Amino acid sequence: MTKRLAPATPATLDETDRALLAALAADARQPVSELARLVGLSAPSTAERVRRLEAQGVIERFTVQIDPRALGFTLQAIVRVKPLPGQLHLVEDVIRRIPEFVECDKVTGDDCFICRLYLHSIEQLDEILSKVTERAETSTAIVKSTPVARRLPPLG
Amino acid sequence: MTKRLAPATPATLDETDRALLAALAADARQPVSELARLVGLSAPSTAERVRRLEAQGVIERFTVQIDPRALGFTLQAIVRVKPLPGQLHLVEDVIRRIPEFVECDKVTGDDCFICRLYLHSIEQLDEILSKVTERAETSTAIVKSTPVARRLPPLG
DNA sequence: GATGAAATCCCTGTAAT
DNA sequence: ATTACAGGGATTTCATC
Repeated sequence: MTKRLAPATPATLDETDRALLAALAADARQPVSELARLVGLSAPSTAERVRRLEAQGVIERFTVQIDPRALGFTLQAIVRVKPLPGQLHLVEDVIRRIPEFVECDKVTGDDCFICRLYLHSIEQLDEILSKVTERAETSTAIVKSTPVARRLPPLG
Repeated sequence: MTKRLAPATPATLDETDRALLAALAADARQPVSELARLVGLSAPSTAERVRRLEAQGVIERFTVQIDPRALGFTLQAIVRVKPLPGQLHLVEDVIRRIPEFVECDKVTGDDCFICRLYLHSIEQLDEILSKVTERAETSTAIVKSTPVARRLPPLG
């Protein structure tokens, strides 16, 4: 499952924690010494804070953001998927197994799943969706631009 | 703008590059020495490859993945936004200015924007959407679970 | 032209204040 | 939380294939 337990009490962050998270969001591979300089603390204290944020579960992981276009994924689509009666679990499995689905949320409402697809071509869209359309109705939107790229929520 | 130019020729990755990206996706703060061990290369060669992937634009940035629940965002919503005539740019600005919108794509089709919201409560949903509903029709879906969390596309 | 090896330098983590 | 110190990692240079 993708669910992890949320802490009973949300973590309370001070100004330094917020600055630290922002710095890590901008460049997660910065040395602790540099992070320390940015937040105005000593290196050991800074390292300790990073560890604490990880232990608290605030930081899930440090990761890399890939540019899909640099890999030849010229197209991005957002697809709403409404499984036919009795096909819900199967549809979920199919989506999970197709790596071009880079993200999928199960949501309330008529459309059960909302997914993001990376594609090399418009032909590939058809090819991939055909594996889903036997078991679900789909509704596709092609991404034209991204006014807000994944960003941190307010940390207040 | 959020647009950056895609390279004319997509980068071609060998097996080592793919392993490297996967390792970085799993933990972007791993020392180069550890990455080198994982991909079976020397540390300098590994560091060089990481630099090349950045220069090629394959790696956009190293970043941190936050658990919104650990910060008290108990709710996640995906909202489709269809601006009223003449309100498109204003709606885009409003969305960009509200930090609880952590992601927003402009798409083809009837609904112009598809956005992701982090929320502390269901009341906050109303509060935030009210800033949009004067200028757009919205359609909200609450995230119940995430079968596929952001993952790398196929690197083949 | 790119990879591996060795030396220097810097960073990280520990312990003590 | 900082400082000092010891250990390990990173980067540069150089030699190699």
